[in-house]
Amino acid sequence: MDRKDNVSVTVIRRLPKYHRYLGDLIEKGVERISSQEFSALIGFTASQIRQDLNNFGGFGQQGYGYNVKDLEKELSRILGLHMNYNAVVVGAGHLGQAISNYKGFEDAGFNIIALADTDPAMIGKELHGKPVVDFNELPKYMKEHDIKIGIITVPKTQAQAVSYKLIQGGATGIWNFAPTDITVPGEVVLENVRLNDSLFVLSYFLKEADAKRGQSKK
Amino acid sequence: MDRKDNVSVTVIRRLPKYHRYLGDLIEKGVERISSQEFSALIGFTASQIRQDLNNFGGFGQQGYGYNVKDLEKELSRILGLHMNYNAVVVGAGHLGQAISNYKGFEDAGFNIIALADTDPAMIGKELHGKPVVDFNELPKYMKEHDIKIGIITVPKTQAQAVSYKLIQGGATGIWNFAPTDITVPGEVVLENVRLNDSLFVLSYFLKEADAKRGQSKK
DNA sequence: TAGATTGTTAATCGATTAACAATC
DNA sequence: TAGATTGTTAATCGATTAACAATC
Repeated sequence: MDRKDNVSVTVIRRLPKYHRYLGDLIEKGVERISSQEFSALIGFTASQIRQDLNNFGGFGQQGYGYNVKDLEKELSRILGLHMNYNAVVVGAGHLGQAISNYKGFEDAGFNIIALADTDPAMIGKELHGKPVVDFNELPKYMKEHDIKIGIITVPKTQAQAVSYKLIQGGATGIWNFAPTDITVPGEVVLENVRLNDSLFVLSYFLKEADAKRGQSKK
Repeated sequence: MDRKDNVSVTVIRRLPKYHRYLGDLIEKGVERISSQEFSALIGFTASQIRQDLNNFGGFGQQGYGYNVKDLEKELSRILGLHMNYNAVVVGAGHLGQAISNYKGFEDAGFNIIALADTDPAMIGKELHGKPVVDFNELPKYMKEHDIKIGIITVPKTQAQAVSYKLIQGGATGIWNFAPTDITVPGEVVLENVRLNDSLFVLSYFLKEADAKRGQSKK
C-alpha cells in the first residue's frame, strides 16, 4: 500500500540507513524525533528525510515529528524484513563460510540452511551445523528445501554458471559477491556486493590524500 | 596531473567498473574500443563514458577511439593501484579470516600482513601464515611494520574503539565492515562496506517482485 | 582527403534543498 | 489557541544525455 509506484533506487539505498538509526534510537529509549533532530544524527537534510519518507506514506505528525517505534516498523515493512527466505551459499571457501556463519543476516529474514560446492572433499561435510551439498545436485536440493535465495561466493569465472544453476533451482533472488557482472532473467532480483570496487575507491582517495599531503609540504 | 580538481564521488565510484571491463578486454586481446562499443558492453551511455574519462584527461583519439591497454594503465594510475600499502585486519573472526586470505586485494596494492584480536586464545597464533597480534599492542605493531591501512571486521559495538586504536597506530585509511558509522579525523580516508544494507536492498526488491507477481495473478 | 569518433558545450532530466501552507 | 513540525510544491543544483565542431 505504498504511496508512489516507482521510488528511485537512490532513495531505496538510503532506507537501510534510516532503519539502522531508528534501531539505535529505540535502544536509547528515544520515543519521538523531528526531521531536524534526525537530520543532525543521520547526516541527511531534514527536507530530504521528509521527502524520502513521503514516498511511502505520511508517517509523521505536524507539530510532533515522528514516533520512533512506529517509523521503525514502517521501514521494516517497506524493506520487507518480515519476509522469510531460505538461502544457500554457493562456494564453501573462506568468504562463503564467513557469510554462512554471520548471524546478522537473520534480521533480514534470510536463513542460510546450506552451502554448496564442487569439491568432493567438502561435499557431505557439515560446516558449523550446515551441510555442504553437491553443486550439481543443487537445483533438486533447492526445490526440496524451498530455497529461493542464492549467495554467490565463487571465483568470477564460475559466477555466471552458478547463477544459471540457482535459477534452475527456482531462485528468485541472488546476492553476488563475485567481482563480475552476471546476467539474470528480468524477474530475478540481483544485488551485487563489490568488495574490489570498494577497495579501489579507498585506493583512489588514499592517493588523493597522499597528493594533498605532498602539496602542502611544499 | 589530473584535469579537474574535484571529480564527483558519483564518477569515482564508476571508475572500478571501467577498470574491470578494460581488464577483460585486454584478456580477450581487444586493442581498441570506441565509446559506443564500450557503452554496449558496460551499460553506460557513450556520452557518459567520454564525460567520465575527460574528467581526468583526453585519453582517446578522434576517429579511432580508445587504446584499451593505455586506457587501462591510465585508470590504474588514477585509482592509485600502483601504490602499495601494508594492512592489518582487526577482528580474527570468520569474516576477518576470509578477507585476510582473499588474494584479489593484492591487485589493489594492499598487503595484509597481520590480524589483530583481543582473544588470548588467538593472539600469537598464525592464520594461513599471518600472525594474530594483540589488539592492545596494535599501535606499536603498526609503526614497526609500516601499516597504514586498517580493516575493521569486529562487531559494531567495538568498531569506533578499533578505529581510534588504528589512528593511534598511524592509519591513513580504514576499510570498515562493521555495520555502523564510525567517525575519523578529516585526513583519514574511510570506506564502508555495508553488507547489511546491501541485503536489505535485496530484501526490498524481493518484496516488490513478490507483490508484482501477486498482482499479475489476479 | 573522407569518415569516424573524440572532447566539449548546451539541453535535459532527476535529485536535493528551500519555502510555506496545512494541521496536529 | 499558539507553536511546532509535517507534507508538499517550487526553486535550485548536479548529473546525464544530446549535439556538434574539432581533429585524427
